Amino acid sequence: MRPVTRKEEIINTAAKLFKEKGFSAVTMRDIAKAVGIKAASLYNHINSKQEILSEIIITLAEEFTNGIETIKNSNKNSINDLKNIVNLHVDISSRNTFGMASLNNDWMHLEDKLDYYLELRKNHENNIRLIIESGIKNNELVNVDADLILFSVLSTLRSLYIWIPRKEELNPEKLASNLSKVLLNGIVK
Amino acid sequence: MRPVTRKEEIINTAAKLFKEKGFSAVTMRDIAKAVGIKAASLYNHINSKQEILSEIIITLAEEFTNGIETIKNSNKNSINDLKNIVNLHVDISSRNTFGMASLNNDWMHLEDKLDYYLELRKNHENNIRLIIESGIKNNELVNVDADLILFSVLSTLRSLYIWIPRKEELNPEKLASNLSKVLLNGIVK
DNA sequence: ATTCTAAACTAACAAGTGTTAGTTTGTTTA
DNA sequence: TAAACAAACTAACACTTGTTAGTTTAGAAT
Repeated sequence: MRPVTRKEEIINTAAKLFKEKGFSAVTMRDIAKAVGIKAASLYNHINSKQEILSEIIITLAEEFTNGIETIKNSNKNSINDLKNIVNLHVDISSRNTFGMASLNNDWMHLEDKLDYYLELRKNHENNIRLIIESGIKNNELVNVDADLILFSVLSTLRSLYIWIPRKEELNPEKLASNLSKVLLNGIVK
Repeated sequence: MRPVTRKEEIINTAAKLFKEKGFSAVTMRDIAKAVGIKAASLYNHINSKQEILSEIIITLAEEFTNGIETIKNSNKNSINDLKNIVNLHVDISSRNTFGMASLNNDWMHLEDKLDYYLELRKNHENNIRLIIESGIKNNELVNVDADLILFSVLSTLRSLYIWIPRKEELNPEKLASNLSKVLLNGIVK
């Protein structure tokens, strides 16, 4: 996450502020001050406030798309696929706790890239739903409405960015494995 | 949720807009237009934009506090308590899908009421954690880090406001019962 | 030494922000 | 009928917003 260009530094700083207050409540002057320059100087590196948001969100959304594609092509059983989906979300979220806040809460402020983002998100959800449905069909998963399972699992995975920073002692691998256990097998003994 | 006073109508309308774009991106002129009056006229009914947000969030937070208090005093086993917690969240969320968005995403823009809100939220989380910990101690729940279980369950419950409007056919009771099943017993057959 | 370039700066803009003051309107109460 | 009131209005305010234009600075390349 260490920035190598000034542009990356601006985007990372912005993402941090966006997580704290949301995209709309953060001004270009806020971002500039956090970087240590004047607002107008930001425009030597980025084209607009919008562009910062797009870079944050679309980069992450495409990372999810790539990850889910790999899982789809691995052709294991549905339970293994779901474990890999948990791994994917834990991995990306733990490396991007700031950006994930924008992806979850500020996607509606994407303008040019809104439709593209919505398409990526829809595809992601559909891919997971298909895995769940095949799991139900193969008797690997309980016969509950696939959408309900999708909702339950994905809600937890989408909130990881909030919880990971609170438990710094836990490493991502351990978290992913425990989380898989809880999501797949439940919590009743 | 049908408004009986003009003030309630304004708050409900605002909550709807806040869900779509977030508190900071909604202007008083947006709210006024949606109500059908001019921005200045809003101030005959409310004192500030802040006050609208506070009313939305604090009302809901106190409703959760009351609900969890009832559950605490019911003195059943931890599994029954958890089912009641699911019921509580489904009930409040399905009756307030707009306001729950503000509670989840715009609480940081509370000013005067921020500390109070944070206290209510902390107490809510602590109460659920205690129930989970007692369940682990009594061998009713699996021996996984209580915080991880808390996180997993609460993430799903906090996202209900997003999903409920998508599945209008499902009634709250059925949803709560299926959700309890998935959260408590998992999804693996 | 000179030119080029990246990246900072100051100053300003037009538009939009929450909010206040004072006024008008139409309905209810005395 | 007159007075009171709730709730709308117009007009304006001081401030903040994202962004542009033009300038300065300092290091790298020629």
